[in-house]
Amino acid sequence: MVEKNIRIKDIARLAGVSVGTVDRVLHNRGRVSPEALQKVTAVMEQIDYKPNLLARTLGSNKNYRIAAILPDPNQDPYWAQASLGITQAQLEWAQYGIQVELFLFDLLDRDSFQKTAHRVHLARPDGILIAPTFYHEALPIFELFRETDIPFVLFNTNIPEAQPLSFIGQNLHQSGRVGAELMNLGQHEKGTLAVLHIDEDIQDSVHLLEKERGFREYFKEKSKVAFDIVDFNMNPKDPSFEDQFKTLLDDKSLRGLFVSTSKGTAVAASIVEKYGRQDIRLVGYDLLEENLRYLRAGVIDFLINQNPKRQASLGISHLVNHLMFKKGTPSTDLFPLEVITQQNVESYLGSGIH
Amino acid sequence: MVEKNIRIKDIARLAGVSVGTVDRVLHNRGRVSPEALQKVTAVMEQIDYKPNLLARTLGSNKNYRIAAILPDPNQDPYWAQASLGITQAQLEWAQYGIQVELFLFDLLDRDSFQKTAHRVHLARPDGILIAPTFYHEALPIFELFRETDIPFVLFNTNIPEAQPLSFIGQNLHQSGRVGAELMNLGQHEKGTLAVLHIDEDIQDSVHLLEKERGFREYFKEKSKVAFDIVDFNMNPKDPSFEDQFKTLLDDKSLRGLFVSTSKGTAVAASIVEKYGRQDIRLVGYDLLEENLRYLRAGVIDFLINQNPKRQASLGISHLVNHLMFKKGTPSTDLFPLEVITQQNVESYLGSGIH
DNA sequence: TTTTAAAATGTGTACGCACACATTTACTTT
DNA sequence: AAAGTAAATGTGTGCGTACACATTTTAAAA
Repeated sequence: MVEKNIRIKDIARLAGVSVGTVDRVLHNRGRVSPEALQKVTAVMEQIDYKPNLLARTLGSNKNYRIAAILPDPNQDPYWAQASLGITQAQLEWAQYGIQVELFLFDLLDRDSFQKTAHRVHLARPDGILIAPTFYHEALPIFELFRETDIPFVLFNTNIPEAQPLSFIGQNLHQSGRVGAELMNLGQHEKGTLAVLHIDEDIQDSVHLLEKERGFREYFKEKSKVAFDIVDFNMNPKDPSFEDQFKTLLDDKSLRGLFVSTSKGTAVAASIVEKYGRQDIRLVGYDLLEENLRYLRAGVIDFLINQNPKRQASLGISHLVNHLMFKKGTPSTDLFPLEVITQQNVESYLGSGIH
Repeated sequence: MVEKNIRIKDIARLAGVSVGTVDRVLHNRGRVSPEALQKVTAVMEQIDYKPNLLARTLGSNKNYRIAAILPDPNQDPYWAQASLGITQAQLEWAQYGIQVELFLFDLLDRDSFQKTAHRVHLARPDGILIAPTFYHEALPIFELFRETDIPFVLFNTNIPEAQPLSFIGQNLHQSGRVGAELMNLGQHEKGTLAVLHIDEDIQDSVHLLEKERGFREYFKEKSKVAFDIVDFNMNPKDPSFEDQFKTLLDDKSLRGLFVSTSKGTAVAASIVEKYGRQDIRLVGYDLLEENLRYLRAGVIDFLINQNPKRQASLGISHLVNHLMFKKGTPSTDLFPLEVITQQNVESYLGSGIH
């Protein structure tokens, strides 16, 4: 009735060799005669052997250490969410003897990034999850990882030259297009659309440019309304910040604001609320507490969810799959571009899994 | 450095008893003296014992059989997707000795539902995943399952009285509200909105009513535009179906169509495309192949993703967690109400995981 | 006290695999 | 032909848990 799973022992019996030989064949450990190899391979072709991952893991009995490198969660709620994903992964894998250690660097400090990465490298973990926000500093780091054969997974920021085990994140260009689509929806009067760069640090620039490119491209291709799309660089620490913003909002032809960072979204929303121009469309990023409040209040119209928490926890899972279960991992895992509105936001918050 | 995980053996040593006794305490098997119980409990309070799930599962070495009861995939692409989720789960869990068997019933036949459920019950599986589309017929079935202590998980359709291990699905009322929001977005001229019931069978009615209620509620609460919301019941098998539909589309005041089933969405889209009224908003459900085509072509404006595939596969996972890993499962797992547009649709299709 | 039964506790094996190590085989070299 | 060496193959143990079963302890009955 219930057909038993095939074990190594069964293969050995069928092939007329010992389990040791089968093991060597399965793992290409060498030290197998051509004849034995042939016999085992023949059996393997006949039957569908699926190794028992539980037994495999239990048998090898290794304690893996995984290092996660990301910006300090205290500096930015976006990274705080990512850090929650790491915590979640820690709990999930602790009982399998997998240690996940967090290494933080200063979001604004290239040097700190570099130092942290080197520190991790010296600790020689079995796998690394890293958010390589500083492009130029990251390249030599990857070189190090590769030299010492430490598998690493990128998340949030893609650097194709890095040749990582896998990249987890979103298609930023397409993300910009989604932002544009949400901005364009139902707009019928021509006017100005502002793309805001709020409190952006150098390392965001690649991110931002990609999104912005997508945003503009969409309007070139799709929109029936002729919009002026203008860029604004603003720094909340600048004393004139609010005045600048107010001038922008006073423009009666302003139709919408697109902010491509999660933190920037919250800042923009606070000013828009303060000066009460709720008629203009505001499209931003991520389910930060603050953003949720503004979304519910109708200040923010749409959020695009980047899901840093799940990006982080899935990154660890990929490393575990690679190290422990010897499973293949997808080379890129692009997250869906989730559109969050007033009406569906609660459904996203309810479940921790999705 | 790497602190080793605590094993049963360690607890036994610390408590001064044997592993057998610890095992009996851990699993409340009885046959333990009050003193021994006390000693073990004392140790357990001190340390944080996390059983090794791998070893537990390997050790118990049980072959579980799980039955999945759902409508025939050939009758409806929605259920075809759900069935894909089952197939995926079959592959995922096969190597752990878990057998997932599919039991299909006729989507239109209450009797078939009942018979299939009874057949499953006679087979006495260790767990059951069921889409209880027929409310009245389902109640006595659940009674049977409970009597024989077979844990069961509901998906797609919720029946709170069933007291299942867990329910997986969406909040239909809120789903209707999301549909309404998408319908309302950027509409500025008053007119008619049609709620279409296409090819609906009796068992969809609860589903539909919930969504429709949410849909209407939203407009009552939120919309600034005064819409007439009208219901239409149509059957594609009816010879006059297309004429009826055409009459509807000829109404120049028609602003939008809301179709609450996945199959109905495809049918509606085909007619809308044929008669070329692409100016009206079309909001429907699910990423069926056909719907995707119409979405990309701009006939469908928004799809709400119910993700039947993931609902099904997660349902099996919950049962496995319960049976095999003795892990707790959430009593309800409400899926996010995913909004799919032309611009983000590809990002949803790319990854199989999400 | 001895017998008997029940309760409590301990021991051993299996789960399927990995891996170290022992043993056997095949082939050179002297 | 004997010895030596490397390659090939087999055996055994451990991973942490579950569970059956053997053994010991305790308490009651004869």
